[in-house]
Amino acid sequence: MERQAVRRVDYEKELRRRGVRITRPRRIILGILSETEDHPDALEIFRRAVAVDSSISLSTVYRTMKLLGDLGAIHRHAFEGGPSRFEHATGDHHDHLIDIESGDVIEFKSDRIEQLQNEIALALGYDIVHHRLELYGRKRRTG
Amino acid sequence: MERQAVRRVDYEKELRRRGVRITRPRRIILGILSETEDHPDALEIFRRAVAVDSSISLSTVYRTMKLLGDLGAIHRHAFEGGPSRFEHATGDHHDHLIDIESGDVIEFKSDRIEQLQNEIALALGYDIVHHRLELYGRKRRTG
DNA sequence: CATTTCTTTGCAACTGACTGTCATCTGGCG
DNA sequence: CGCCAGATGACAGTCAGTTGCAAAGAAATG
Repeated sequence: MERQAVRRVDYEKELRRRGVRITRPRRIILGILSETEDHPDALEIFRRAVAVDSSISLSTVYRTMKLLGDLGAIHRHAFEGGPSRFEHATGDHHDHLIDIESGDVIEFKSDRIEQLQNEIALALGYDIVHHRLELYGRKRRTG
Repeated sequence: MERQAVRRVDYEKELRRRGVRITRPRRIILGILSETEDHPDALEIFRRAVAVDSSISLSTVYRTMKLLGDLGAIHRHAFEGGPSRFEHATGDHHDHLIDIESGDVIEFKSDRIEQLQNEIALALGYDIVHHRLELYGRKRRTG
């Protein structure tokens, strides 16, 4: 918790350095993002923000997510059949496995797959700008 | 062209066998899908359908795409930042590379990647129901 | 064929997830 | 502190798709 508070402050300082005004709604949203380990959507972030300050509007949440996304401070994921979900951008890239029963998201990373993707793009005459790899599955029942 | 016509008729017979009524709008939409090699969206299919019969409505296109998708006769792809795009379902699975400049879609297949995905899911205790792998890139300039 | 039954259609109204407009408010520099 | 460009809340608009409904049309049956 102490850690998270420190991380949030750093987050703010970095954004301020990049010319972003740290307003009350933004500070609250940044706090929510830095303290969560899940992948909430805009409405969920709005609900959590309203619990801190009831005057925050949903538009501001959407606007802030767009701003932070453009700055690369967060990542937006449009998983199948639902609204965009967000996570704060950490240094390392990863892909996602989505539990189709609970909606839970598990992060994973495969250098082998990344490498194969590059080989495929190369063979097709393309440079990859970014990619999307999502596995949709259900928990195996070990009965 | 002869081939395509034959394929379309088979398509209809198979759907009829599965209890789907072959109406005039559906026949036209099936014709469009079986004759195209690209990945049109609903509006584009609607435009092509209207050229054949101006009384067809966009709702019917959406409803038909939903029906055919549920039956597995077509595949729906929600590529980034655009409406769903469709292709008729052929036997073999493939993934997509999207040209971010033109929107063109190139299909590719990698058994190695599929296998790695399964290994990852296995390690995480999941069974993959389906996945989404999309590479977004731009043509390499061979200058 | 004609009849009947049940489905599908076109249209228009509606929805969810955003995005844009605008009058008011406010961070943060000077 | 005072100023003011940029941010906010309220709300209208957009986009892609869905839904309710009366009329039209498949196809099973007589």
